[in-house]
Amino acid sequence: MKQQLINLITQSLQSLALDQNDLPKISIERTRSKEHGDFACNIALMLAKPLKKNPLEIAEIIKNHIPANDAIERIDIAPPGFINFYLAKSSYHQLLKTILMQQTQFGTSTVGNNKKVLIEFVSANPTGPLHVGHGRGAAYGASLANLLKTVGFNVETEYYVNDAGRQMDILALSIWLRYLQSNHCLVPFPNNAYQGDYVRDIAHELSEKHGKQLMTTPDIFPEELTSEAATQNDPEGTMDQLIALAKSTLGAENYQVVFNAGLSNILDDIRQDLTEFGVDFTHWFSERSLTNTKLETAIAALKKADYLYQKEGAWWFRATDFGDTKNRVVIRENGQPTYFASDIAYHFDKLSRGYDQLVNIWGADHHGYIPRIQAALQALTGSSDKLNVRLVQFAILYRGNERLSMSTRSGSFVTLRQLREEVSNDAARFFYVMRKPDQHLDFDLELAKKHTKDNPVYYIQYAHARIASVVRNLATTAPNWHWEQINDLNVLSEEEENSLMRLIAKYPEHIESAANQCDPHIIAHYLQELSAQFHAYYNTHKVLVEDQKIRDARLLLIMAIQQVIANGLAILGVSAPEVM
RNA sequence: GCCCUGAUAGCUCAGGUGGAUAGAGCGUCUGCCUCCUAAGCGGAAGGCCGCAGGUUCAACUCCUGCUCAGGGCACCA
Repeated sequence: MKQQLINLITQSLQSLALDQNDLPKISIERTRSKEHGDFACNIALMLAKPLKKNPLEIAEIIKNHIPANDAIERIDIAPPGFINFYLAKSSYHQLLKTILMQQTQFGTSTVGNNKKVLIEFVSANPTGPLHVGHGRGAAYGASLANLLKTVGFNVETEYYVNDAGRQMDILALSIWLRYLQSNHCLVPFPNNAYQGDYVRDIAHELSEKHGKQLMTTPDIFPEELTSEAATQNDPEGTMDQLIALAKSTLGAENYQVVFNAGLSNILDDIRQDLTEFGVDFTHWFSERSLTNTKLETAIAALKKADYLYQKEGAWWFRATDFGDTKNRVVIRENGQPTYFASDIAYHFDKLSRGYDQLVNIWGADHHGYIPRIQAALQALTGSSDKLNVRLVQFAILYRGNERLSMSTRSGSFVTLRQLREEVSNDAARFFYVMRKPDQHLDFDLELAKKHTKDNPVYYIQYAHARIASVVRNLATTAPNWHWEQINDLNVLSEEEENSLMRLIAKYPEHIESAANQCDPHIIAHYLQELSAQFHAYYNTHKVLVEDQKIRDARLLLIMAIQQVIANGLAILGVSAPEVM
């Protein structure tokens, strides 16, 4: 429609005999208020200066030269010089039938051009269950994936499993210590080991499977590793020594037994949790699968292009060449690669898989890391727009006035599973994405559970269910009724009806801009507005009236609304119930 | 010190790549169920869009400076 209007104006502009250089870009916008028609054009305002004429006069000339068109009912000029277009009713009537015909396809487009996009998100360390902070990334990533698919991208999703680092060793140690404790070997449990009950569960399972195979005696733990003083003076150093002790006591094979028990147990739990939450991944990429070869290949690529140099025994990446604040170590003095190095290798691997665009969704606490990873990608690809990093701010959970804290190690966190069970998947998915991601989110558990209009999820779902109910009622009096038989929609003349048709006509535009900005919350807000208008309409005008013409036209309208709500909710990962 | 993100109604937040009179919800006050789901609707009150400049026909929106709030600045992962 916009393009059509632009064409009409372009034709009209020829009458002004303009110098090509004066010709600004023609932009057509939706009007904010219906008193200004459906679309507005500011071209006359832009031309006022070069033409040295009153914008109102210019607008008048343009208006008079616009060719007649069936889709346009009327054109108005408004001060200070806007040209307002009013669409013909018939184009809206046609839209209702289009929506019912296209069903779930309404709102989809091909602007993504089938480009391959990889969205990496959640990627939480497999050292414990997902907590509510991860939930926001999960909900946002899944909705963004749906959104980009809707506008025609070829989307894949990926979870990067950090199964190689020190945190995993701490987990293995924690499990082993719990195992020893449950087998009456009295060893102390450090404060900075993983405290959660799930560690005990995994240890218990280990006992059942492997009996006493992993046992030892308390006397192998030297005093300096177990005393209060030692753990307080250098807690992290003590942990490292305990890990070394575990490795040497258990031997490589048995250590792997403990390690793998932790990893597979927790990863299974995370997988199941996310699946139940409606969040699916195309790939689960293991950090350990980044072999030395892959790492060396990536490092070699950088070395070859002279982006690495040696200083103080370590290898440094020239990140400042690409706008980072300082250069970064990739290979330590001791020859070990840094985490940054394996991240480079990981992204090098992503690139080799042929994606047109990479999207990473990270917690806001990682933002300082962005310049260096962008720098690395720029060094590897020569382009700076291959990777798009979206930051997600923390979600702060409230129960009444109590602010709930989260910390995986202390074990006092609220898990995503607990949250889902308490407020339902639908409410959780909606609440997580109703705020834009770079805004702090206050997640109110009490509100999410309310079954009133205060709760936006139920408000929207209720609109959908109400429409479904009307359609069910119709079936009792007119079982053979079908929308395709309805052709006369001219009886839709109420103010609320016009307004609703205008609103659903905007749905595809909202989808497109939400996708452009990677902002699913736009859809959440749109659905709230649409639902509000529907509820108001429902209360003032009865649908199933005596007059069949009016009844049929109104049915078509509300069924179209129902379809739009269903489509929007699907993108957000929220169900659209028929009955509530 | 440097960097990022915010600052809009009493509260929580929307306000495409500048447009016409800045919008919702909650809360407050107050009406509506012999009628398709009251998990709903209507009405009222509530604003110097953090402050000060600048660009523009036009600034909540863009630029600069400042104030305040949260976060980040490792040869940790």
